[in-house]
Amino acid sequence: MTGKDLRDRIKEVAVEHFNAHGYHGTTIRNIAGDVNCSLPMIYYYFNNKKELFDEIIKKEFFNLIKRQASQLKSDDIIDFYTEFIYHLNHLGSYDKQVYRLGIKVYLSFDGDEELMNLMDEWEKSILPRHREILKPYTKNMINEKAKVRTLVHLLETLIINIVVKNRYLAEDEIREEIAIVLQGCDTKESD
Amino acid sequence: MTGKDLRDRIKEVAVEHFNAHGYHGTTIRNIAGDVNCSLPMIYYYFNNKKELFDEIIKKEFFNLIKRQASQLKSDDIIDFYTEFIYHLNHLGSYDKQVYRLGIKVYLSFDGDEELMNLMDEWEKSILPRHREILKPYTKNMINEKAKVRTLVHLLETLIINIVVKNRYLAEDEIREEIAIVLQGCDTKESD
DNA sequence: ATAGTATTTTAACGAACGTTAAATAAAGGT
DNA sequence: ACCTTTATTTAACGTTCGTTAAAATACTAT
Repeated sequence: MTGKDLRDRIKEVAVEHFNAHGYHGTTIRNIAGDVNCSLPMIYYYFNNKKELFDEIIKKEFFNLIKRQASQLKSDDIIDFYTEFIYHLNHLGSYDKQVYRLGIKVYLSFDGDEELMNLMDEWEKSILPRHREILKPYTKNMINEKAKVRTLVHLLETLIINIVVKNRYLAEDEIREEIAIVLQGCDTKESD
Repeated sequence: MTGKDLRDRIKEVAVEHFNAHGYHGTTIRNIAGDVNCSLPMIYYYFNNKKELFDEIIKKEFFNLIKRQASQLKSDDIIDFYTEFIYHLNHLGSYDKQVYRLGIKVYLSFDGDEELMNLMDEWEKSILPRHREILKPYTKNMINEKAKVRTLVHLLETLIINIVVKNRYLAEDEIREEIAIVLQGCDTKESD
């Protein structure tokens, strides 16, 4: 196992442990044990426990979010959001755990103030982004703002169900729920 | 401070600490420090750390849930759910933190397998209960199941926003979102 | 006053924690 | 072959953790 490989392997195992036992419940010794390396190797590649945790959130989680956001294309808005949620079912185990850990920090169930501030900033961008996406489909709607808000709220629960509670949500179920919230909108872009 | 008072005070402080730092991040010494009693007093009233945590979930959380569920009456279904969510804003600090801790366990972000099983059982009762509540209003609807599911999902996010993220949600905002999901239902019970 | 019970504290136990110093081994270029 | 840099380990440090034994104090009924 060459240098960078071991570094990645440590991060991989760390994600599992932070996920299963939280920041304080995770010990460097247990990580080293599962990686099958000696304890100070963790300190060879990471300055300390906190920086290992931080890197997972700052790099892995936010990369995952960006990757995921720039992936989809569909001109039917219900299809768009259905795929957006449905494909979470098939995320790899590592990505899913990184996502789960991010949500844990997002809900301020773990991590420190610095990470929380990052999450707050990110959260502020969510509603405007979806308003922009939905703009062509919500023309002339009186309750456009509430609709977008409700959709974002629904998406959040669906994400939590798949990623945090580790449930499988069928595509039709997802589509049904999104359609209920989006009913009254145009489904295809109008010009 | 008489006996039972101190016991309650310990539990109160414990709720704060478990909430702020999680199970593993909380230390008996810190709790005793904030309670202003000596460390072994915690062990005089509770067998150990785990039983202190367990009692908070098993007694305080589930009592709160029951109390909350048996409180509301309204013949307009949108009013009913709006009040149900809105009044969470005004929960006392202790109740809110107990609720938050319960959700943390519910999402398996804390606690052990035994508590998770309790939460799973409780979760299974949620959907049927709301189907029962909504029955008079969803007669003859083809997508009744999906509607109830969507509503429950929306409620979950609203609860998380108020209780976990500690946001204040205005009554109109809540009503708007519930109305969007429930549109198409009768709002008053039909006979 | 006294005996007995309930409450509270001081002091300490062993274990596990995050972290580091120092030594060793492996790899690569010259 | 030798030197330099990189990778890895052994062993230990000081601290904090959950927990308990034993002693001290306060309360209550006789």
